[in-house]
This record gives sequence, C-alpha cells and structure tokens, in this order.
Amino acid sequence: MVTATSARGRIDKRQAILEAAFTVFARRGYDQACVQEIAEEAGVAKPTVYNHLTDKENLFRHAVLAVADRVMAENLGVVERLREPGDDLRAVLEDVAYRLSRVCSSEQARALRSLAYGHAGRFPDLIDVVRERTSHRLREALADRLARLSLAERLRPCDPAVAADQFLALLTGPMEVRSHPGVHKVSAADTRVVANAAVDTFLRAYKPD
Amino acid sequence: MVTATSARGRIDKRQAILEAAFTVFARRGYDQACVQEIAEEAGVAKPTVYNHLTDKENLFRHAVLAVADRVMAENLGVVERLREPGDDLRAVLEDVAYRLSRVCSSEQARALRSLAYGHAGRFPDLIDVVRERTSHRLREALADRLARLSLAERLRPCDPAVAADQFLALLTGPMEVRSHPGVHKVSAADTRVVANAAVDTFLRAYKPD
DNA sequence: ATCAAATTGAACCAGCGAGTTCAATCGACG
DNA sequence: CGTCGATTGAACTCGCTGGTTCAATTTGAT
Repeated sequence: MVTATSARGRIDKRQAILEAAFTVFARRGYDQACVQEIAEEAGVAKPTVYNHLTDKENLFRHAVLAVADRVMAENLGVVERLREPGDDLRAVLEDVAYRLSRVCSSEQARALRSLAYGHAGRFPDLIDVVRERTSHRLREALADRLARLSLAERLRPCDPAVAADQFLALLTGPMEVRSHPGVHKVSAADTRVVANAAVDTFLRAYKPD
Repeated sequence: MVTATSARGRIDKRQAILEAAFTVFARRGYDQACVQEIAEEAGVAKPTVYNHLTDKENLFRHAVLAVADRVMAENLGVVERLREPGDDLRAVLEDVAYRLSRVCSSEQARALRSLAYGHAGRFPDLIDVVRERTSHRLREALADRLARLSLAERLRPCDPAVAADQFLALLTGPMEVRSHPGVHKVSAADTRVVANAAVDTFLRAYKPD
C-alpha cells in the first residue's frame, strides 16, 4: 500500500489540476484552453495531467462538477438559516437574500454558469447536471422552508414552488443586470440594496392577510 | 453602378450567409463551427463567404448582431402595447408578460444569450452590445411605461427602474427553469401559467393603496 | 452576342493543439 | 545505497481548420 504522504501527494496534485483546469477553462473557454496552459497553471507537467485525467473532455467535466458541488453546498447552507426564523421574518429573509446573492454572483458561480451554458451544444448532459446541483436543489430547499413558513402563517397560503422560483428570480434577475462580466464585481452595498428590494416586494406579495 | 436586381441578389446571398452562420454557430459553438459547414448551410461556396465577410470573427459578430437587432425589435414592439392600457390593467399586463416570455424563450433568443455569454471571454465587447440591445433597451422601455402607470395611480408610487427589473425577473427567472435547453420547448399553456403568476405577484406588490 | 463581375470547386499552405513516447530524474521506502 | 513508481521535459505524430489562390464557369446587364 502507498504511504499516507504519497497518497496525499497524489490527491493534492489531482486537486491542483482540477482547480487549475477550472480557472483556465473559465478564462479561455473549452476550445481555446490548451492542456499545456492548464498543466503550467497547476505547476505540473503535461503527461501528468493525462496520467490523472484521461481526456481533455474528462478534465473539463470533473473540473466543472467539482465547482458545482462546492457552490451547491454553499447555497444549501445559506437556505438552512430559514429553518428557525426569529420573530423578525423580514430581517432573516434579507440576510438569506444577501448571502444567496453573494454566492450566486461569485466569480466561481458566474464562471460555472457561463461554462455550462456556453458549451451546452457540445456537452448537453453537463448542463443538466449543473442545473440539478445548483438551481433545482436550491429551489427545492427554499420551497421546503417557504412551505413551513406558509403553514405557520408567517406567509400567506401559496404554492411554495412558485414562491421559491419568484424569490430567486427577484434576487438573481436584477443582480445579473448589474454585473458586467469580468469587470468590477458588484459591490456589497449594491448587493444589499438589491436583496432588500427583492425581499420587500416578495413580502408585499406574500405577507399574510 | 450595380443594378437593383444584382444588388438584391448580393443582399440575399449575404443574408443567407448570416442566417446560416448564426444557426451553425448556435449548434456548434464558435470554435467548432467550421466555415465550410456555414458555406454549405447557406448553399454557397467557401470563398464566397470570405468575399462577403472577411473573417470568421467578423462573420460571427455580424450574425450575432443581426439576430440581436431582430430580438430587440420584437421586444420593444411588445412593450409598446402598454402605452394605452385599457381599464383592465391586469389583462394587458398578462398579455405583455405572455408575449415577452415567448420572445425571450424563443430558439433565437436563447441561442443568442448562449452564444454571447458563452464566448464572453473572447469577445468581451460583443456581450455588452447584446445586453445593450436586449436587456437594457427592454428594461428602459418597460420602466418608461411603468412610470406613466405609476403617475396615473394605476400602480403605487415606486422606482420604475427596479419595478421593471423585478417584472422582467419574475418573468424570465421561472421560465428558464422550465426550459431544458435543446429539448422540448416550453408549451404555450405553461408559458401562460408562468406569465399569469408573475403578473399576480407583481400586482400584489405594486397595486395602489 | 459580349463583357465584367460574381461565384465556384479544388487544391494548397500554415499553424496549432491533442495525445503519445521515451529517456532522464526525483523521492519515498526498505 | 538501491529499487520502484511517479513525474518531468522534450520531441514527435497527426488531424483539423482558417484562409488563400486560381482557373473555369456562371450570371446578368447592355
């Protein structure tokens, strides 16, 4: 059996390769990204890349999926904050909205969407997986929480699925208008404004009574 | 000077090339689309393509911009219907919402966004132009109409810009969840449901009182 | 008919990048 | 120290595609 250090060494190298692959794919696109550059970015030789991940295609898939998992975990963690809302519903909604906005407009998440949607033609299955692990999972989790809130009469009776859709739409829609891709990231203050506006209209539409 | 018919003949061929270029770029992506295939799709020889549009890059830009202009025109036409709203505001909003959904989730519009966002890395300026001619123009036009409605006390006092953003978000957000790319298009009935739901929460949040 | 411009098909060049091979090197472990 | 496996760098093959050239042909106007 291989010793702990060497195994760890291998794992680290694989992670480094995947990490580098994602950043290079993100900045060049699939076709323009050459394996050579990925190898350099990872601080590794080209044959080593092919040693760990057989194809350029495999490399792409694994890199994208890894990031998708990370983003999904963050999103679910944020929504979990709605499990025990205090007496100030608006405050906790604003908090959740703000954090979700930050995650969804992070560099990683934006690059992820850009890659998946941009290469939908060549990797049709990949886009499904990405959507499943980001949008859908997030939608389901949020719908669960909203259902409980509705049942507890903190929100008016409604279809939790469409409420979740609309909440997320109110968040991400206005955000992506403000985020010129590549250039200056959206400021935290701006994000907060958008998040609060989203929560405001959401509550106007979904408050009890 | 060239006669009308020959000029028309040239124009037709140019249009055919641009049309073909867009469809091929849409289905293959920029890099995988070879000029040969575009020429075949247009029913034309390869040198003819280079005769009309110098570069592959130029070809791409012109093809994308042409479609962007078409989509923008459709969008603006739809919003124009809000200029004289009848006494049933909800009905006309639902109509506009439905038509906007159809346009924004049309094959052309989806391919357009996919192309622009997917190749944002290589053509940073192109994405700006596309956004300008679709999202921004639409946003502005809608904000204008909403401002008038607010002034006429058919909507509560509000910032027309954020109201427009949120209206569009409520529309397009839930739509793109339902549209698996490539496969079955969203049914008209489904679109109507989403549009009506969007108008319902929008009116709940923005009705006077 | 005739002339000029546009079009065509085919061949050709050049560059680029995926993927492979291989000898040299490194690093852990006994 | 010696061994074995992983890593490295460099060179190489190979296919593909953008872009060009050119002679032959078509098209359409006068």
